[in-house]
Formats: sequence, structure tokens, C-alpha cells
Amino acid sequence: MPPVTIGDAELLAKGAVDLLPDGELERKLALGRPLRVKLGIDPTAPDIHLGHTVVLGKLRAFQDAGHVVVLIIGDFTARIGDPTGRSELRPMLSNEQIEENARTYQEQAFKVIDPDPERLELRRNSQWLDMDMASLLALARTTTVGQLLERDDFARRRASGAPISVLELLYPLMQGYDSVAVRSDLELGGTDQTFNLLLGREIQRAYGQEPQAVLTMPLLIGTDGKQKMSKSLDNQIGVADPPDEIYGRTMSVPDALLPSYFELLLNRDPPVDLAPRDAKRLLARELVARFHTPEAAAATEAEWDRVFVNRSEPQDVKELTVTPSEGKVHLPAVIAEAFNVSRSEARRLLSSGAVHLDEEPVEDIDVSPDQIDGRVLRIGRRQFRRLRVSG
RNA sequence: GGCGGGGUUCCCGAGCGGUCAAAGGGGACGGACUGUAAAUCCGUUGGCUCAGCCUUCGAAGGUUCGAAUCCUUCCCCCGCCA
Repeated sequence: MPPVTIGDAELLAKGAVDLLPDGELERKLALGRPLRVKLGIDPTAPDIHLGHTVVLGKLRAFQDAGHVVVLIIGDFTARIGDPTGRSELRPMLSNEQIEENARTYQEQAFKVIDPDPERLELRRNSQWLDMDMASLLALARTTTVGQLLERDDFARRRASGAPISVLELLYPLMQGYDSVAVRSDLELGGTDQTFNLLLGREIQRAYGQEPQAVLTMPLLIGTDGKQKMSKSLDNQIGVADPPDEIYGRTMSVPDALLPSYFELLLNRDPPVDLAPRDAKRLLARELVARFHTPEAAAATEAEWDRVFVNRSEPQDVKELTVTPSEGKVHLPAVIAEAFNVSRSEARRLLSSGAVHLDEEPVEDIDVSPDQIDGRVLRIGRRQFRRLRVSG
């Protein structure tokens, strides 16, 4: 029998930026056994967003080809915070916070990868990283400071005189040790992970293991159209977000990003015969369908058209009951309560013409109860409350 | 251990005795335009019982009619040299 290759290398590498070293994936696939494909995620935020799903989707492709995914929840490394792409240390998270995040991460990751235990090994890196000093020293011996300082963000900071903490320097070592601990054959990551992934090879070698192959995926740009998608930049679309949120945020993505969104999220090119707006609608629909249901996608789009195309008020408008005092209703107070802004902010909104009652602009500070009873208060484009006067 | 540089409003960053709720930029929000795209223009961006009042410039004291700006003590951060 010829060597059994599990999966097609070219297909598995589709969309990847780098596949290192050259020809390594083919060699690994030709081993004829399911590969152990590693991905580490640090539960530093409560939710997984579309950016994560790019790599998760690639993992899924490996699962579907018959390989085993080793998903490492970085409960230990989350305490430290990888400095990648950042200029400062992350605040330390509490153990409870990490636990909670780890739980939701896992749950949300399963929307993309297959949770079948035959195809998925779920690990926590505190299992091996919570090591004694002697072990840490052994790990530290594998790498020189010079090697670490080659990582471009370290190099940049070094050049500009910015601080680099030892903790940060240690991070790539720990990630590399994860590869040792799970005997990784292949590690996936975003392009910003290239250095760490490659260092993992050196560390595995130092521990007498066959070095992993490395596959990097492009970074998904966030809804701001500028920086990589990330919770802390608030340019993310979360997989656990409600349908209208996914739909709306997708529609607000700059057109220029459409090709990359189609490619990275739907694995195909944007339809050439559709106007950007309609291609985006299609994308938004598919994303809602994927993370919720096709029915939700249809309903969300209908509601979207209702509110933003036809400019009607939404189907379900939350109600707010207000109590007049001395026969008057103080609008800043109502707005503040309804939309969770300060009264000063509410006053500003009023004076800038952002407040509407049933589509009529209002600028009055005080109104009479019957001016607002049963009417819909709108702030900006998308925040609505139906007002009821009590008493 | 020595030398030097810092901690300002969401962020960066000016201010260095009054005209400072504090320049400028970024971001955010609102308005015009529109496809909740891009570009552009305009406005707002500490709180409040809002033509006034109150709280902010690492912390606490002090000097002064008056301090983000001066003095004292303290806390914290960074670089370089050793």
C-alpha cells in the first residue's frame, strides 16, 4: 500500500498566509496517522469573535479531514497576557474571571469546531505550566534572549526604548512548552503568532520532540476597517452576539473589507454580480444563520429593512414608564434613564437635534405628559423607547 | 547604587500662578449626505436642580486673594550607567 495521506495539503492550506517550513505539512500528512493539530486560546475576554473563527474554521477543516484538534484553553497564560501587538502589559485577571471566560470560550468554539471527543482534545495549560522552578529553569535554558528579542514587536520596543517585562519574554516559552506538552504536530495561529509558533518548534526540539509544522492565517480586520478584530478595540462581532447585533455590525463593516470577510469567513469570493451593499447583506445573513438559525437570519433582515431602509420603528419597542412631577416631564431625566446616559449627555443630545418623538425632533427640556404618552422616543438612528405616563 | 525623564480629562499629548473643565490629535457620539459603506462638512465630548453651581490634572499637606502650574512629604512608572 502506498503511504496514506490524510487530507489534501493544498486544500487544507487554502487561505493560509504561511505554511512553515516548506513541504512540512505534506510530510506530516504522509505519516498516515491523524495529526495532532494545536490551537491555544487565552480566555482573556468573555467572548469569541469572528476573528477567532477564522482559525477555528481552519481547525474544523482538519477535523473534517480526519485529524485531531488539540484545543488548549490558556487558563494559565491568560494570567500573564501575551504582549503580541500590544505596547503594554495586560492587567492580570482573577481566577474566577478566567474560569468563566474559559467556560464560554469552550461553548462558543463549539459553534465552529466539532466537539466529538474522537476529533477534539480539550486541554488547560495550567495542567503543565503551573510548574516548579527547576522545570521553569529547564524551559528557560532552551532559548536565548537574543532569539526572543528578534520578535518584531520586542525589537521595536527595544529600539524605541519602551519597556519589555521578563513576564512577556516568558510568554513565547510557555506557548512553546504547550506544544511539547500536547505533542503537537501542527500549530495554527494568526500571522501575529508566527514568531511564537516557530519558537515552539525550537522548544520541542530541545525536549527531543519532532518539531511541529506551522500554519498561519490572515488576521481579520475589525469593523473599524483599521485594526485587527479585538474585543478591547470594540471593533468585534461576537459569535454569541444576538442576531440583530451580528447583522448590524456586519452591515457597518467598510466595503473595502468585503473580499477578506468573504474569503476568511465564508471561504469564497464575494459574488461579482452584487452591489457591495447587497453582498454585505448576504454576508450578514449568512453569519446570522451560522451562529443562530436561518430563520433568525430572515427575521433579522426583515426587521433591519423595517427600521433602517423604511425607517419605521422596530417591531418590539421596549417601554418606559415615566412619572410626571408638577404636571411636567423632565426630558433629560427620561432620556438618561431610557438610554443609560448622563443627564448632561441627554441635554446635549437634545440640543444637537438627536432626539425624536414619533419622528418629530424635540429640543424642549420639559414637556407635558400628553406630549409623550404612548409615543416613541428615539435617540440617534437606532435607539427606541415607547413612553408611558403613569398616574 | 548613580544620573536623567515621567505620572493631566476615554487614549495620546500640550499647559507650567489667574483669561483652565484645561490647546491639539485620536476615538466616540450626534447632525448633513447615504447603503448603519467610503469620502467630506458641521457640532458635542466631567457631573448637576445647567445663562449658575459642584468635582477633576498620581496622593496628602502647605504657600497664595487665586495652583494642573510654586514648596514639602509620600506613592508609582520609565530609560541610561554601574
